Amino acid sequence: MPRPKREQDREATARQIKAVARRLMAEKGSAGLSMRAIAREMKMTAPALYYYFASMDDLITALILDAFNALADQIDAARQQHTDESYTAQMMAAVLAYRQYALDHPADFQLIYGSPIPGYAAPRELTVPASSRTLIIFVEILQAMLESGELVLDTHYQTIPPSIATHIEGLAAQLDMEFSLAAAYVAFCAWPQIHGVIMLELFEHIGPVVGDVDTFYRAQMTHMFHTLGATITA
Amino acid sequence: MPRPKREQDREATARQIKAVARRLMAEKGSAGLSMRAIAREMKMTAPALYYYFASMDDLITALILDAFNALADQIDAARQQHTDESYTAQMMAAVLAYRQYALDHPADFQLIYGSPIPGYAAPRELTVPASSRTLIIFVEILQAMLESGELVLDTHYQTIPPSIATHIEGLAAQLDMEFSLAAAYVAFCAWPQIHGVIMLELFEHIGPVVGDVDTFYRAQMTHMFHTLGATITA
DNA sequence: TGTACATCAGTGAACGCGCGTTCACTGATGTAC
DNA sequence: TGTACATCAGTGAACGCGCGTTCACTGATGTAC
Repeated sequence: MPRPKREQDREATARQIKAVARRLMAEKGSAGLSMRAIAREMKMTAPALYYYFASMDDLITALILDAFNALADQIDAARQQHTDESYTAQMMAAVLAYRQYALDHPADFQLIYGSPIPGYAAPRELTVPASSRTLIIFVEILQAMLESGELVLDTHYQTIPPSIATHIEGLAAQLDMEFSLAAAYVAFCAWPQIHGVIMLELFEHIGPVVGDVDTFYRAQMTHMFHTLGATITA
Repeated sequence: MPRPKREQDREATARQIKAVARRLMAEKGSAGLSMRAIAREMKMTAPALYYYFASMDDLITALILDAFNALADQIDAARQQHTDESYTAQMMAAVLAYRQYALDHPADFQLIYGSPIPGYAAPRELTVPASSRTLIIFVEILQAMLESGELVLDTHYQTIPPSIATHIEGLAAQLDMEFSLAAAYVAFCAWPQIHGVIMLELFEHIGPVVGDVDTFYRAQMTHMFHTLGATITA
């Protein structure tokens, strides 16, 4: 049985509202978003939007969840494309996809990883699981690299500070997941290195300094794999 | 001859305006800043502020320049405190100071390194030199580490991608500075690693995941020094 | 030292704007019998 | 198949708010003679 037409329209309009919101964010920054501006752009009146989102905060929350999921989807898709290659290749693909998402959707990326929006507080019970997806993918790939022997951790990554180790174990228990301490720790060490370049690139701090950011990012990631202890064949 | 009293008052008030602005930013986010709110807080009328700053954009520019300089000052001061120790110790002190500034002045740090403020565009001829100061300090310390033999670059940091090398040489010529290509490149590779942890910490993405961010940052920086090729004695 | 005048720091009213949200309403769409 | 009714999607006016900036003004402070 096909879903009722009305319900489909409803969802289509909701999607369209979010799309317009994203476009406006891209143009005027995440903090420049407004219900009235969206309505204007959609040739509706502002109150009509309240039929789809109970408040501006609700709309922002929806945008944030979408962004986290789109990022994780894109990274996962990139990894899937390399399943017939080494795990290291998958990791590289994932890491490039992370940056590509940030470059393709700067507004969404800022929304989730940039300065928080002034009056808005995200409901953590929704955002935390969504945001974890990306990190979990990295942990999984690194775990596979470790198990396959593609990655033999450099000695100084082998001793994990105790306070951090216990915290990670707590996380694993809480998420009810099976991942090795080493894989998680090395993922958490890699993440800021990936993220740092991208943040500096997005806000135009690193571009003026290195020039060719594309090459720089690739080089930086290769350095990182080396320093973790991976054997890179490419 | 002492400067006229009026001029001193004038500067004191300007400083006070900036201080209030910083406090408000800390409370409501960089995008939540407003002339009227500052005036209210200072028990003045809003138009009075225009006697000190020609527009809101001018005020923001002043805040940005102050923040860049305060960050560089704090890093430089931290380094100076360790001039009787190794350059590696100076580098560690500098790197810890970078984070400490971000934690102590999150609003200022966001102002310079976070999402840009919607309607505002910084005058690059002012901000670029101010922002460069910090980076130059890192380059200088790393250069000293290289020259003293405290840092012997790991092989894969020794081949610099050509497009980046030429860009860095262009920078050196433009700034009329004498620094080695290797020192600059390794500084630019270190920067995102330093910066990444802090951004993730500031926006509360890494804390939930590693727990003890203090220890994590220290460990991460030690890892970084190791992987660059430094011999760490502490 | 006294006086006339210029500058300065600040006020209060006003302009025109955009904002999130509520409310009572209307016409179209879907549903039950 | 027709009709009565409920729900839905959207409108337009309004509320109360805060914003950056301008303008004409006032009283205090400093300066020149």
